[in-house]
Amino acid sequence: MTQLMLTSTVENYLKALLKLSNQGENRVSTGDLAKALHVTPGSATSMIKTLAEAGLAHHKPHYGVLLTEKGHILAVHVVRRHRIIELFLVNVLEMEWDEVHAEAEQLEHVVSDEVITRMDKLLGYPTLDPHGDPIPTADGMFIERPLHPLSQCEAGQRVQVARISDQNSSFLKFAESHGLTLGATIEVQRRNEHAESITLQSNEEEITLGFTAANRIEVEFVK
Amino acid sequence: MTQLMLTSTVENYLKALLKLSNQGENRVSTGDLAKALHVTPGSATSMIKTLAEAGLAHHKPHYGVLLTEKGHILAVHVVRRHRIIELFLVNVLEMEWDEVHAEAEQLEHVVSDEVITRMDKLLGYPTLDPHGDPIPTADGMFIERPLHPLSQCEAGQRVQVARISDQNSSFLKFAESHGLTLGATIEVQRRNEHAESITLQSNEEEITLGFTAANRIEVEFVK
DNA sequence: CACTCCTTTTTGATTAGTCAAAAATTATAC
DNA sequence: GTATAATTTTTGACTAATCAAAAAGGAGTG
Repeated sequence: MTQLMLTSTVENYLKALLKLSNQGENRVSTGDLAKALHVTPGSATSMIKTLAEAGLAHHKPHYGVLLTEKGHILAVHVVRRHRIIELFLVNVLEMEWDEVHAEAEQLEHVVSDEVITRMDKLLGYPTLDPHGDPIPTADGMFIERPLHPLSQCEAGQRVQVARISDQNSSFLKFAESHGLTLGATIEVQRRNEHAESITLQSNEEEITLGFTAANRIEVEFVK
Repeated sequence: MTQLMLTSTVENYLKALLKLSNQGENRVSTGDLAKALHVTPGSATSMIKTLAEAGLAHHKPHYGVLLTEKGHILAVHVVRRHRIIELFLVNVLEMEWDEVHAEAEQLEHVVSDEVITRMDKLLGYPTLDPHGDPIPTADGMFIERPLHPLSQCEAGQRVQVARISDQNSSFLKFAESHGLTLGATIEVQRRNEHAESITLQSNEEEITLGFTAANRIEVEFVK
Protein backbone atom coordinates (compact mmCIF):
# COMPACT_ATOMS: atom_id res chain seq x y z
CA MET A 1 0.00 0.00 0.00
CA THR A 2 2.58 2.50 -1.05
CA GLN A 3 1.40 6.08 -0.82
CA LEU A 4 0.95 7.61 -4.28
CA MET A 5 1.02 11.20 -5.51
CA LEU A 6 -2.19 12.13 -7.28
CA THR A 7 -0.47 13.55 -10.33
CA SER A 8 -2.40 14.55 -13.45
CA THR A 9 -1.25 11.30 -15.00
CA VAL A 10 -2.61 9.18 -12.18
CA GLU A 11 -5.91 11.06 -12.20
CA ASN A 12 -6.24 10.52 -15.93
CA TYR A 13 -5.71 6.78 -15.54
CA LEU A 14 -8.34 6.67 -12.79
CA LYS A 15 -10.81 8.61 -14.94
CA ALA A 16 -10.24 6.33 -17.92
CA LEU A 17 -10.69 3.24 -15.76
CA LEU A 18 -13.98 4.59 -14.42
CA LYS A 19 -15.25 5.33 -17.90
CA LEU A 20 -14.16 2.03 -19.42
CA SER A 21 -15.53 -0.07 -16.55
CA ASN A 22 -18.96 1.45 -17.09
CA GLN A 23 -19.19 0.38 -20.70
CA GLY A 24 -19.45 -3.34 -21.40
CA GLU A 25 -18.40 -5.76 -18.67
CA ASN A 26 -16.63 -4.42 -15.67
CA ARG A 27 -13.03 -5.48 -16.02
CA VAL A 28 -10.86 -3.25 -18.16
CA SER A 29 -8.19 -4.66 -20.44
CA THR A 30 -4.70 -3.22 -20.56
CA GLY A 31 -5.08 -2.65 -24.28
CA ASP A 32 -8.29 -0.66 -24.00
CA LEU A 33 -6.82 1.44 -21.23
CA ALA A 34 -3.71 2.11 -23.27
CA LYS A 35 -5.79 3.13 -26.29
CA ALA A 36 -7.99 5.46 -24.24
CA LEU A 37 -4.93 7.25 -22.91
CA HIS A 38 -2.86 7.13 -26.10
CA VAL A 39 0.02 5.31 -24.46
CA THR A 40 1.64 1.97 -25.29
CA PRO A 41 0.36 -1.18 -23.54
CA GLY A 42 3.63 -1.40 -21.63
CA SER A 43 3.06 2.04 -20.11
CA ALA A 44 -0.45 1.04 -19.08
CA THR A 45 0.76 -2.16 -17.44
CA SER A 46 3.31 -0.29 -15.40
CA MET A 47 0.81 2.31 -14.21
CA ILE A 48 -1.73 -0.41 -13.40
CA LYS A 49 0.84 -2.00 -11.11
CA THR A 50 1.49 1.34 -9.47
CA LEU A 51 -2.23 1.89 -8.89
CA ALA A 52 -2.61 -1.62 -7.51
CA GLU A 53 0.26 -1.10 -5.08
CA ALA A 54 -1.40 2.11 -3.87
CA GLY A 55 -4.69 0.29 -3.29
CA LEU A 56 -6.53 2.19 -6.04
CA ALA A 57 -7.07 -0.75 -8.39
CA HIS A 58 -7.32 -4.52 -8.37
CA HIS A 59 -5.15 -6.21 -10.96
CA LYS A 60 -5.29 -9.85 -11.98
CA PRO A 61 -2.48 -10.22 -14.54
CA HIS A 62 -3.57 -11.20 -18.04
CA TYR A 63 -7.18 -10.86 -16.98
CA GLY A 64 -8.01 -7.21 -16.31
CA VAL A 65 -8.10 -4.22 -13.97
CA LEU A 66 -10.83 -2.69 -11.85
CA LEU A 67 -10.90 0.28 -9.53
CA THR A 68 -11.08 -0.35 -5.80
CA GLU A 69 -13.62 1.62 -3.81
CA LYS A 70 -10.89 4.11 -2.94
CA GLY A 71 -9.90 4.44 -6.59
CA HIS A 72 -13.52 4.77 -7.63
CA ILE A 73 -14.15 7.61 -5.20
CA LEU A 74 -11.09 9.49 -6.43
CA ALA A 75 -12.10 9.00 -10.06
CA VAL A 76 -15.63 10.26 -9.46
CA HIS A 77 -14.22 13.36 -7.84
CA VAL A 78 -12.07 14.08 -10.86
CA VAL A 79 -15.17 13.74 -13.05
CA ARG A 80 -17.08 16.06 -10.74
CA ARG A 81 -14.36 18.68 -10.96
CA HIS A 82 -14.25 18.34 -14.73
CA ARG A 83 -17.97 18.81 -15.24
CA ILE A 84 -18.37 21.69 -12.82
CA ILE A 85 -15.47 23.44 -14.54
CA GLU A 86 -17.03 22.86 -17.97
CA LEU A 87 -20.33 24.36 -16.89
CA PHE A 88 -18.56 27.25 -15.22
CA LEU A 89 -16.62 28.03 -18.39
CA VAL A 90 -19.83 28.06 -20.42
CA ASN A 91 -22.17 29.82 -17.99
CA VAL A 92 -19.82 32.29 -16.34
CA LEU A 93 -17.05 32.87 -18.86
CA GLU A 94 -19.37 32.42 -21.85
CA MET A 95 -17.14 30.01 -23.69
CA GLU A 96 -18.45 27.78 -26.46
CA TRP A 97 -19.63 24.33 -25.40
CA ASP A 98 -17.33 22.68 -27.92
CA GLU A 99 -14.12 24.20 -26.55
CA VAL A 100 -14.53 23.70 -22.81
CA HIS A 101 -13.67 20.02 -22.71
CA ALA A 102 -9.99 20.50 -23.50
CA GLU A 103 -9.73 23.38 -21.03
CA ALA A 104 -11.43 21.42 -18.23
CA GLU A 105 -9.11 18.52 -18.95
CA GLN A 106 -6.23 20.69 -17.76
CA LEU A 107 -7.95 22.54 -14.95
CA GLU A 108 -9.48 19.49 -13.27
CA HIS A 109 -6.05 18.47 -11.96
CA VAL A 110 -5.09 21.72 -10.29
CA VAL A 111 -8.27 23.43 -9.11
CA SER A 112 -8.74 23.14 -5.33
CA ASP A 113 -11.82 21.81 -3.57
CA GLU A 114 -12.42 25.31 -2.27
CA VAL A 115 -12.74 26.66 -5.80
CA ILE A 116 -14.96 23.79 -6.91
CA THR A 117 -17.25 24.42 -3.94
CA ARG A 118 -17.55 28.09 -4.84
CA MET A 119 -18.15 27.42 -8.53
CA ASP A 120 -20.81 24.87 -7.56
CA LYS A 121 -22.54 27.45 -5.37
CA LEU A 122 -22.32 30.21 -7.99
CA LEU A 123 -23.85 27.86 -10.56
CA GLY A 124 -26.70 26.98 -8.20
CA TYR A 125 -25.69 23.39 -7.47
CA PRO A 126 -26.25 22.11 -11.02
CA THR A 127 -26.85 18.45 -11.88
CA LEU A 128 -25.87 18.47 -15.57
CA ASP A 129 -22.85 19.76 -17.45
CA PRO A 130 -23.07 21.54 -20.85
CA HIS A 131 -23.19 18.21 -22.70
CA GLY A 132 -25.96 16.74 -20.56
CA ASP A 133 -23.61 14.55 -18.54
CA PRO A 134 -24.59 14.22 -14.87
CA ILE A 135 -22.44 16.02 -12.31
CA PRO A 136 -21.72 13.71 -9.37
CA THR A 137 -22.63 15.19 -5.97
CA ALA A 138 -19.92 16.23 -3.52
CA ASP A 139 -20.28 12.87 -1.78
CA GLY A 140 -19.78 10.99 -5.04
CA MET A 141 -23.31 10.09 -6.14
CA PHE A 142 -24.28 10.00 -9.82
CA ILE A 143 -27.88 10.76 -10.69
CA GLU A 144 -28.40 8.94 -13.98
CA ARG A 145 -31.44 9.70 -16.13
CA PRO A 146 -33.21 7.01 -18.17
CA LEU A 147 -32.07 8.03 -21.64
CA HIS A 148 -32.03 6.25 -24.99
CA PRO A 149 -29.38 6.33 -27.69
CA LEU A 150 -30.72 8.13 -30.75
CA SER A 151 -29.31 5.30 -32.86
CA GLN A 152 -31.99 2.97 -31.51
CA CYS A 153 -35.01 5.18 -32.03
CA GLU A 154 -37.80 4.13 -34.40
CA ALA A 155 -39.16 6.09 -37.35
CA GLY A 156 -41.92 8.50 -36.36
CA GLN A 157 -40.62 8.97 -32.82
CA ARG A 158 -40.46 12.51 -31.49
CA VAL A 159 -37.56 12.94 -29.07
CA GLN A 160 -35.70 15.58 -27.16
CA VAL A 161 -31.89 15.77 -27.23
CA ALA A 162 -30.67 15.19 -23.67
CA ARG A 163 -26.99 14.35 -23.86
CA ILE A 164 -24.17 14.48 -26.37
CA SER A 165 -21.41 12.36 -24.94
CA ASP A 166 -18.66 13.18 -27.35
CA GLN A 167 -15.80 15.38 -26.38
CA ASN A 168 -14.68 16.09 -29.91
CA SER A 169 -14.98 19.77 -30.65
CA SER A 170 -15.72 19.38 -34.34
CA PHE A 171 -18.48 16.83 -33.76
CA LEU A 172 -20.08 19.19 -31.24
CA LYS A 173 -19.84 22.09 -33.69
CA PHE A 174 -21.43 19.92 -36.38
CA ALA A 175 -24.26 18.84 -34.08
CA GLU A 176 -24.99 22.39 -33.00
CA SER A 177 -25.02 23.71 -36.55
CA HIS A 178 -27.80 21.24 -37.39
CA GLY A 179 -29.97 22.07 -34.42
CA LEU A 180 -28.85 19.14 -32.31
CA THR A 181 -28.48 21.05 -29.06
CA LEU A 182 -29.58 20.08 -25.56
CA GLY A 183 -33.34 20.34 -25.23
CA ALA A 184 -34.02 20.53 -28.97
CA THR A 185 -36.99 18.49 -30.14
CA ILE A 186 -36.50 16.41 -33.27
CA GLU A 187 -38.38 13.73 -35.11
CA VAL A 188 -37.01 10.48 -36.49
CA GLN A 189 -38.02 10.28 -40.15
CA ARG A 190 -36.68 6.86 -41.09
CA ARG A 191 -34.02 4.30 -40.38
CA ASN A 192 -31.97 2.38 -42.92
CA GLU A 193 -30.58 -0.79 -41.36
CA HIS A 194 -28.40 -1.64 -44.35
CA ALA A 195 -26.88 1.81 -44.60
CA GLU A 196 -26.70 1.86 -40.78
CA SER A 197 -28.07 5.37 -40.79
CA ILE A 198 -30.93 7.31 -39.27
CA THR A 199 -32.64 10.38 -40.76
CA LEU A 200 -34.02 13.18 -38.61
CA GLN A 201 -36.16 16.26 -39.00
CA SER A 202 -34.56 19.04 -37.02
CA ASN A 203 -34.85 22.76 -37.31
CA GLU A 204 -36.71 22.79 -40.64
CA GLU A 205 -33.97 20.64 -42.12
CA GLU A 206 -33.48 16.95 -42.69
CA ILE A 207 -30.24 15.35 -41.57
CA THR A 208 -28.90 11.80 -41.79
CA LEU A 209 -26.48 10.35 -39.26
CA GLY A 210 -24.59 7.06 -39.24
CA PHE A 211 -25.47 4.75 -36.34
CA THR A 212 -22.14 5.27 -34.63
CA ALA A 213 -22.57 9.04 -34.64
CA ALA A 214 -26.23 8.72 -33.57
CA ASN A 215 -25.09 6.46 -30.76
CA ARG A 216 -23.30 9.33 -29.12
CA ILE A 217 -26.51 11.33 -28.88
CA GLU A 218 -28.93 10.38 -26.13
CA VAL A 219 -32.57 11.42 -26.07
CA GLU A 220 -35.78 11.42 -24.05
CA PHE A 221 -39.04 10.36 -25.67
CA VAL A 222 -41.68 13.01 -26.24
CA LYS A 223 -45.29 11.79 -26.29
CA MET B 1 18.65 27.27 -29.36
CA THR B 2 17.01 24.02 -28.37
CA GLN B 3 13.24 24.24 -28.28
CA LEU B 4 11.95 23.99 -24.69
CA MET B 5 8.61 22.90 -23.25
CA LEU B 6 7.05 25.61 -21.11
CA THR B 7 6.39 23.35 -18.15
CA SER B 8 5.23 24.69 -14.79
CA THR B 9 8.79 24.31 -13.58
CA VAL B 10 10.23 26.40 -16.39
CA GLU B 11 7.57 29.08 -15.93
CA ASN B 12 8.34 29.25 -12.23
CA TYR B 13 12.03 29.76 -12.91
CA LEU B 14 11.22 32.53 -15.39
CA LYS B 15 8.92 34.23 -12.91
CA ALA B 16 11.51 34.03 -10.15
CA LEU B 17 14.18 35.46 -12.45
CA LEU B 18 11.91 38.37 -13.38
CA LYS B 19 11.17 39.14 -9.75
CA LEU B 20 14.77 38.85 -8.56
CA SER B 21 16.18 40.94 -11.41
CA ASN B 22 13.88 43.80 -10.45
CA GLN B 23 15.17 44.03 -6.91
CA GLY B 24 18.74 45.20 -6.43
CA GLU B 25 21.09 45.02 -9.38
CA ASN B 26 20.00 43.21 -12.46
CA ARG B 27 21.99 39.98 -12.54
CA VAL B 28 20.58 37.15 -10.47
CA SER B 29 22.82 34.79 -8.55
CA THR B 30 22.36 31.05 -8.68
CA GLY B 31 22.04 30.96 -4.89
CA ASP B 32 19.27 33.55 -4.75
CA LEU B 33 17.39 31.81 -7.50
CA ALA B 34 17.73 28.47 -5.73
CA LYS B 35 16.49 29.98 -2.47
CA ALA B 36 13.50 31.61 -4.16
CA LEU B 37 12.44 28.31 -5.65
CA HIS B 38 13.37 26.10 -2.69
CA VAL B 39 15.72 23.94 -4.71
CA THR B 40 19.42 23.20 -4.28
CA PRO B 41 21.97 25.41 -6.08
CA GLY B 42 22.84 22.48 -8.32
CA SER B 43 19.27 22.24 -9.55
CA ALA B 44 19.23 25.94 -10.27
CA THR B 45 22.48 25.76 -12.23
CA SER B 46 21.14 22.98 -14.39
CA MET B 47 17.90 24.77 -15.16
CA ILE B 48 19.79 27.99 -15.88
CA LYS B 49 21.77 26.12 -18.52
CA THR B 50 18.57 24.74 -19.99
CA LEU B 51 17.04 28.22 -20.17
CA ALA B 52 20.20 29.61 -21.72
CA GLU B 53 20.21 26.89 -24.40
CA ALA B 54 16.61 27.75 -25.22
CA GLY B 55 17.46 31.42 -25.58
CA LEU B 56 15.40 32.48 -22.57
CA ALA B 57 18.29 33.60 -20.38
CA HIS B 58 21.86 34.83 -20.61
CA HIS B 59 24.27 33.01 -18.36
CA LYS B 60 27.80 34.03 -17.56
CA PRO B 61 29.11 31.23 -15.32
CA HIS B 62 30.06 32.26 -11.77
CA TYR B 63 28.72 35.73 -12.46
CA GLY B 64 24.94 35.60 -12.85
CA VAL B 65 21.85 35.09 -14.97
CA LEU B 66 19.50 37.47 -16.70
CA LEU B 67 16.41 36.93 -18.81
CA THR B 68 16.65 37.55 -22.52
CA GLU B 69 13.92 39.62 -24.14
CA LYS B 70 12.15 36.43 -25.10
CA GLY B 71 12.41 35.08 -21.55
CA HIS B 72 11.26 38.41 -20.14
CA ILE B 73 8.14 38.44 -22.30
CA LEU B 74 7.23 34.91 -21.26
CA ALA B 75 7.77 35.73 -17.59
CA VAL B 76 5.59 38.84 -17.77
CA HIS B 77 2.81 36.78 -19.30
CA VAL B 78 2.95 34.31 -16.47
CA VAL B 79 2.68 37.20 -14.03
CA ARG B 80 -0.25 38.61 -15.98
CA ARG B 81 -2.06 35.28 -15.83
CA HIS B 82 -1.34 34.98 -12.12
CA ARG B 83 -2.71 38.39 -11.23
CA ILE B 84 -5.81 38.19 -13.38
CA ILE B 85 -6.59 34.82 -11.84
CA GLU B 86 -6.10 36.21 -8.33
CA LEU B 87 -8.50 39.05 -8.97
CA PHE B 88 -10.99 36.72 -10.59
CA LEU B 89 -10.94 34.42 -7.58
CA VAL B 90 -11.59 37.34 -5.25
CA ASN B 91 -14.12 39.30 -7.31
CA VAL B 92 -16.06 36.51 -9.00
CA LEU B 93 -15.65 33.51 -6.72
CA GLU B 94 -15.53 35.65 -3.57
CA MET B 95 -12.46 34.00 -2.13
CA GLU B 96 -10.42 35.64 0.60
CA TRP B 97 -7.52 37.76 -0.59
CA ASP B 98 -5.10 35.81 1.58
CA GLU B 99 -5.85 32.42 0.03
CA VAL B 100 -5.82 33.23 -3.68
CA HIS B 101 -2.07 33.38 -4.13
CA ALA B 102 -1.52 29.66 -3.68
CA GLU B 103 -4.44 28.83 -5.95
CA ALA B 104 -3.27 31.18 -8.70
CA GLU B 105 0.20 29.69 -8.41
CA GLN B 106 -1.25 26.41 -9.72
CA LEU B 107 -3.74 27.80 -12.22
CA GLU B 108 -1.35 30.20 -13.94
CA HIS B 109 0.38 27.27 -15.65
CA VAL B 110 -2.66 25.60 -17.18
CA VAL B 111 -5.23 28.29 -17.92
CA SER B 112 -5.43 29.10 -21.64
CA ASP B 113 -5.11 32.54 -23.19
CA GLU B 114 -8.76 32.28 -24.19
CA VAL B 115 -9.81 31.97 -20.54
CA ILE B 116 -7.51 34.79 -19.44
CA THR B 117 -8.98 37.04 -22.12
CA ARG B 118 -12.51 36.29 -20.93
CA MET B 119 -11.66 36.77 -17.28
CA ASP B 120 -9.99 40.07 -18.15
CA LYS B 121 -13.13 41.23 -19.98
CA LEU B 122 -15.47 40.07 -17.20
CA LEU B 123 -13.37 41.98 -14.67
CA GLY B 124 -13.48 45.16 -16.80
CA TYR B 125 -9.83 45.18 -17.87
CA PRO B 126 -8.42 45.79 -14.39
CA THR B 127 -4.98 47.26 -13.73
CA LEU B 128 -4.41 46.06 -10.16
CA ASP B 129 -4.69 42.68 -8.48
CA PRO B 130 -6.14 42.15 -4.97
CA HIS B 131 -2.79 43.02 -3.37
CA GLY B 132 -2.31 46.22 -5.33
CA ASP B 133 0.23 44.69 -7.71
CA PRO B 134 -0.04 46.00 -11.28
CA ILE B 135 -1.46 43.64 -13.90
CA PRO B 136 0.68 43.79 -17.05
CA THR B 137 -1.28 44.52 -20.23
CA ALA B 138 -1.81 41.82 -22.85
CA ASP B 139 1.18 43.16 -24.76
CA GLY B 140 3.39 42.95 -21.70
CA MET B 141 3.46 46.51 -20.34
CA PHE B 142 3.64 47.20 -16.61
CA ILE B 143 2.05 50.38 -15.34
CA GLU B 144 3.97 51.15 -12.16
CA ARG B 145 2.64 53.69 -9.68
CA PRO B 146 4.96 55.95 -7.67
CA LEU B 147 4.58 54.30 -4.27
CA HIS B 148 6.62 54.48 -1.07
CA PRO B 149 7.48 51.70 1.35
CA LEU B 150 5.69 52.26 4.66
CA SER B 151 8.99 51.50 6.39
CA GLN B 152 10.40 54.80 5.17
CA CYS B 153 7.54 57.09 6.15
CA GLU B 154 8.06 59.85 8.69
CA ALA B 155 6.12 60.41 11.90
CA GLY B 156 2.99 62.48 11.36
CA GLN B 157 2.53 61.43 7.78
CA ARG B 158 -0.95 60.40 6.67
CA VAL B 159 -0.84 57.70 4.03
CA GLN B 160 -3.09 55.35 2.12
CA VAL B 161 -2.28 51.63 1.83
CA ALA B 162 -1.74 50.89 -1.88
CA ARG B 163 0.04 47.58 -2.09
CA ILE B 164 0.88 44.65 0.13
CA SER B 165 3.48 42.67 -1.71
CA ASP B 166 3.65 39.60 0.46
CA GLN B 167 2.21 36.34 -0.65
CA ASN B 168 2.14 34.82 2.79
CA SER B 169 -1.42 34.08 3.82
CA SER B 170 -0.88 34.59 7.53
CA PHE B 171 0.80 37.97 7.04
CA LEU B 172 -2.12 39.08 4.88
CA LYS B 173 -4.63 37.89 7.50
CA PHE B 174 -2.69 39.76 10.17
CA ALA B 175 -2.60 42.95 8.08
CA GLU B 176 -6.30 42.80 7.34
CA SER B 177 -7.24 42.21 10.97
CA HIS B 178 -5.49 45.45 11.90
CA GLY B 179 -7.14 47.54 9.24
CA LEU B 180 -4.24 47.44 6.82
CA THR B 181 -6.28 46.82 3.68
CA LEU B 182 -5.96 48.43 0.25
CA GLY B 183 -7.24 51.99 0.32
CA ALA B 184 -7.23 52.29 4.10
CA THR B 185 -5.92 55.60 5.40
CA ILE B 186 -3.50 55.42 8.31
CA GLU B 187 -1.23 57.81 10.15
CA VAL B 188 2.37 57.24 11.15
CA GLN B 189 2.65 58.00 14.87
CA ARG B 190 6.36 57.51 15.41
CA ARG B 191 9.44 55.70 14.27
CA ASN B 192 12.07 54.04 16.43
CA GLU B 193 15.32 53.67 14.53
CA HIS B 194 17.00 51.55 17.20
CA ALA B 195 14.07 49.16 17.53
CA GLU B 196 13.72 49.28 13.75
CA SER B 197 10.00 49.68 14.15
CA ILE B 198 7.24 52.03 13.10
CA THR B 199 4.00 52.73 14.93
CA LEU B 200 0.75 53.50 13.15
CA GLN B 201 -2.73 54.69 13.97
CA SER B 202 -5.18 52.57 12.07
CA ASN B 203 -8.81 51.79 12.66
CA GLU B 204 -9.00 53.31 16.15
CA GLU B 205 -6.05 51.16 17.19
CA GLU B 206 -2.33 51.63 17.43
CA ILE B 207 -0.06 49.06 15.88
CA THR B 208 3.70 48.68 15.69
CA LEU B 209 5.48 46.95 12.83
CA GLY B 210 9.13 46.01 12.37
CA PHE B 211 10.85 47.70 9.45
CA THR B 212 11.03 44.47 7.42
CA ALA B 213 7.30 43.91 7.76
CA ALA B 214 6.56 47.57 7.03
CA ASN B 215 8.78 47.31 3.99
CA ARG B 216 6.31 44.96 2.35
CA ILE B 217 3.54 47.53 2.59
CA GLU B 218 3.57 50.33 0.06
CA VAL B 219 1.63 53.55 0.42
CA GLU B 220 0.61 56.79 -1.25
CA PHE B 221 0.93 60.06 0.60
CA VAL B 222 -2.27 61.86 1.62
CA LYS B 223 -2.03 65.64 1.93
C1' DC C 1 -2.45 -31.91 -27.86
C1' DA C 2 0.10 -28.68 -30.64
C1' DC C 3 0.35 -24.59 -33.36
C1' DT C 4 -0.63 -20.03 -34.26
C1' DC C 5 -2.18 -15.47 -33.07
C1' DC C 6 -3.20 -11.87 -30.11
C1' DT C 7 -2.59 -9.63 -25.81
C1' DT C 8 -0.03 -8.62 -21.83
C1' DT C 9 4.06 -8.23 -19.31
C1' DT C 10 8.92 -7.55 -18.90
C1' DT C 11 13.20 -5.45 -19.96
C1' DG C 12 16.21 -1.80 -21.06
C1' DA C 13 16.58 3.00 -22.49
C1' DT C 14 15.24 7.90 -22.39
C1' DT C 15 13.81 12.52 -20.52
C1' DA C 16 12.79 16.16 -17.01
C1' DG C 17 13.66 17.52 -12.71
C1' DT C 18 15.56 16.82 -8.55
C1' DC C 19 19.28 15.99 -4.57
C1' DA C 20 23.84 15.10 -2.21
C1' DA C 21 28.31 15.57 -2.33
C1' DA C 22 32.71 16.46 -4.72
C1' DA C 23 35.32 19.69 -7.49
C1' DA C 24 36.18 24.15 -9.24
C1' DT C 25 36.06 28.99 -9.00
C1' DT C 26 35.68 33.53 -6.99
C1' DA C 27 35.79 36.51 -2.99
C1' DT C 28 37.51 37.79 1.60
C1' DA C 29 40.76 38.22 5.27
C1' DC C 30 44.82 38.87 7.27
C1' DG D 1 49.63 37.40 -1.78
C1' DT D 2 48.46 33.28 0.17
C1' DA D 3 45.04 30.86 2.99
C1' DT D 4 40.35 30.35 4.05
C1' DA D 5 35.51 30.89 3.24
C1' DA D 6 31.64 31.13 0.28
C1' DT D 7 29.51 30.29 -3.89
C1' DT D 8 28.88 27.89 -8.14
C1' DT D 9 29.33 24.09 -11.09
C1' DT D 10 29.92 19.26 -11.97
C1' DT D 11 29.10 14.51 -11.20
C1' DG D 12 26.48 10.55 -10.18
C1' DA D 13 22.25 8.80 -8.58
C1' DC D 14 17.18 8.70 -8.14
C1' DT D 15 12.01 8.94 -9.50
C1' DA D 16 7.97 9.27 -12.57
C1' DA D 17 6.41 8.44 -16.88
C1' DT D 18 7.17 7.12 -21.16
C1' DC D 19 8.54 4.03 -25.56
C1' DA D 20 10.35 0.06 -28.38
C1' DA D 21 11.14 -4.37 -28.63
C1' DA D 22 11.64 -8.99 -26.57
C1' DA D 23 9.51 -12.55 -23.79
C1' DA D 24 5.66 -14.77 -21.76
C1' DG D 25 0.84 -16.13 -21.36
C1' DG D 26 -3.83 -17.39 -22.94
C1' DA D 27 -7.39 -18.61 -26.41
C1' DG D 28 -8.99 -20.74 -30.47
C1' DT D 29 -8.56 -24.14 -34.19
C1' DG D 30 -7.72 -28.33 -36.07
